[in-house]
Amino acid sequence: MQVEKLKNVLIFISQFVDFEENELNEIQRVVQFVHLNKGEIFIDEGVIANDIAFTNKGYLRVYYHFDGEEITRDITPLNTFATALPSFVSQTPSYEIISAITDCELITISRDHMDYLYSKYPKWERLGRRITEEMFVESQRRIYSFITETAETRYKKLLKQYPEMVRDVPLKYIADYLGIKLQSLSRLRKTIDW
Amino acid sequence: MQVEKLKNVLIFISQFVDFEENELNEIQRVVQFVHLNKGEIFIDEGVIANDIAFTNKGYLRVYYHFDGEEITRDITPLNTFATALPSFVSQTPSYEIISAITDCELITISRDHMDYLYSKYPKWERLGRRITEEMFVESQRRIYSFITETAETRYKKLLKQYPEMVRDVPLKYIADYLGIKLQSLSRLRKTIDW
DNA sequence: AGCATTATTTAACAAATGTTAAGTGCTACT
DNA sequence: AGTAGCACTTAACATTTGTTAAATAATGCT
Repeated sequence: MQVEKLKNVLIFISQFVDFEENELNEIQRVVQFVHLNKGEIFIDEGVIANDIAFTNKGYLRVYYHFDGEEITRDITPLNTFATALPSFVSQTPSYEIISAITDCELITISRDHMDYLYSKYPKWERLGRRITEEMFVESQRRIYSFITETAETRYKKLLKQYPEMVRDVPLKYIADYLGIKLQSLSRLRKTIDW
Repeated sequence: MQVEKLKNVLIFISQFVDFEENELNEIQRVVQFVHLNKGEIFIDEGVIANDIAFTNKGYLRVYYHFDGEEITRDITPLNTFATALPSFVSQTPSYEIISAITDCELITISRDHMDYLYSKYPKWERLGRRITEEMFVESQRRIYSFITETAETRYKKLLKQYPEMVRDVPLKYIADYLGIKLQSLSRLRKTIDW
């Protein structure tokens, strides 16, 4: 049906595995196109994460409640997969919340469909493993950055890697992502104008 | 052969998938038992990571060179899998180094054997995916801790979760793991005696 | 346009962590 | 036993980040 809309996700997937025509058709049958308005929630606290999303457009944030405040742990770049993984894999209520920072277009697959694809296509299992590996490696990179870099360096690198993200996402979320307070980020921004 | 030595890894694996007798036999055929003395290197900088290790005994650390210094990103608890994943998955020279903090007994599997098992047993692929998922979730937990917790809280939690690790591993590595300097950890330890 | 809400900045002071430079104590080796 | 090298601590001072409390700027709504 809406093959054009699947372009990005297919490009992404093809980094990891090559699917046959019929396998691609099967993927098209199970995906859903979801539009979220800014502020809408994709996965809510206390709910079992039933879908995994590919961000075709817009930014999601992953956060949870801590001391009565919202702490943003992650902002998903364009063209990546996102879900509340602890909930999704163990099918327990999610403590993480995922919501739309900007208007979003998502391509989602349900857990049931994932399981079906996992069982039917070893390749799909491989895809899941490869994507998770990449997410893990990226996550390790971030841990390195917390250990070795100052907040300023982390900010500069984020700015360099995802300039549009920094432009489109409120600074309070960026600050959380960097592990500092909004005011500290603001102060730090003053000293680096380019 | 040395079934007893495989006990822990088999227990670990059985959390994720159930293997048949013949599949378990196959695993036994491909694993190697490796002993590392304190300080010995498992995966060196510039070398392509060819093995993945399960830590049957002892602690490994994952570190890399940064500004001429060694920065420890990870200390592997007992009974977990470890490798220089970026190198292992992409078969490129590793910037990460893995070495033995204490004398270690490892159970290793080569990349070739992994690929063989991945191709032959969809279950193995699933195991790989499930383990990677868990590693990713754990990694995300750590990012949360960098964002929301003070170094003191991180230290207390580590102490609670892995008391033997904190006892057996030099504080300089613990400090790195926590993302602070050795001296800061030392100062912080003074204020919390229990 | 006017108003409310949210986003961002600013500043003064406090707290946490880093830096530098010592020190002490422990361990291993010969 | 002596010594070299770690492991860990201590302390003074520097830097970074947090906290609190404002002010200003931008945005969206009616």
